[in-house]
Amino acid sequence: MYVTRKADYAIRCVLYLAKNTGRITSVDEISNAMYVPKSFLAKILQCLMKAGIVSSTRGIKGGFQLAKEPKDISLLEVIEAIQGPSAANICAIDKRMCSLSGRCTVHPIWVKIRKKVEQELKKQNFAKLAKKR
Amino acid sequence: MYVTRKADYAIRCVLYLAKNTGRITSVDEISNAMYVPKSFLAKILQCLMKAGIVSSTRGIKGGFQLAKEPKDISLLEVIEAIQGPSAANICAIDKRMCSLSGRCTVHPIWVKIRKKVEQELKKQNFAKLAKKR
DNA sequence: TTAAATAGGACTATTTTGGTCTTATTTTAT
DNA sequence: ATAAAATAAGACCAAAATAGTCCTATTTAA
Ligand code: SF4
Ligand code: SF4
Repeated sequence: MYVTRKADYAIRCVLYLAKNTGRITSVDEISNAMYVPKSFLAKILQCLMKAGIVSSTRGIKGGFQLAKEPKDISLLEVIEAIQGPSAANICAIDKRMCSLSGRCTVHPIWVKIRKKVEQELKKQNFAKLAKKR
Repeated sequence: MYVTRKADYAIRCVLYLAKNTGRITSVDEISNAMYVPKSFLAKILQCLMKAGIVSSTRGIKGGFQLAKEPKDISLLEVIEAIQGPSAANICAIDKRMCSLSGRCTVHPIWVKIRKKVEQELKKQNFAKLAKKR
């Protein structure tokens, strides 16, 4: 589970939108508020669109909004929208990634850790995160 | 916390040595047994030397041994010997890595996750891992 | 003295990361 | 109608990290 800059930016972005619900927010505004390079953020928002996390409005006065309630968006969901599934070791994503996984005594540890981390990340939603200060 | 191939190989290697204590084991033997490219493994063993996890004997009939008892070598220790400190997000390694960390509501989550994962990895020692089947 | 082993450093190819840029399209306001 | 401001989509790129290899030197047992 390594969170790339891209995923971290996505989290910042969703967090900003969660703090500004009920209106349309432009890439430019998010970019400035959350210190994310604008054109990179535009790409990131396209990923979040595909994942159904945000919705967009085109044209002048256009921008983005959350597609769901903040409380229904988890940290895990946003990370996976950007990076796909991840884990501390490849065999915890898919045991077929390592031919040794069948007899490896370390393998179950990675699976267990993955489970625990994902549990924690699923618990964290953006209503919670936006409220905290 | 992403375990690279290099660190995974290191773990395999230490595990093999833990299963074969009391004698000197060559790179070639470990390489064949654990499916690690030989010349890469040689490099990895140099890292493990620096970290004080293994000791070497040069010359013909030379090779490697664990420098400590298997029960005193943790998974975390081996991973850090290869990769240095790691975490799910950069700010959990060093909060100065992100200028937002002071006011970021997500930051504490990464710190908490890191703590939990490292706790788990510290609990796992190579006596335990070598015994398991 | 030779063969087999580690020590160490230089080197390299590929993949991933972290972006940018350009062109097209949409929509509102004048 | 048209200009301005916004997203959409894809091509492109540089730098860093990853996953190694290779070569030379040194050590040491037989
Ligand atoms: S932990 Fe075991 S199964 Fe997982 S990648 Fe490493 S060797 Fe393979
Ligand atoms: S979680 Fe917050 S502090 Fe950590 S890197 Fe992301 S923005 Fe920075």
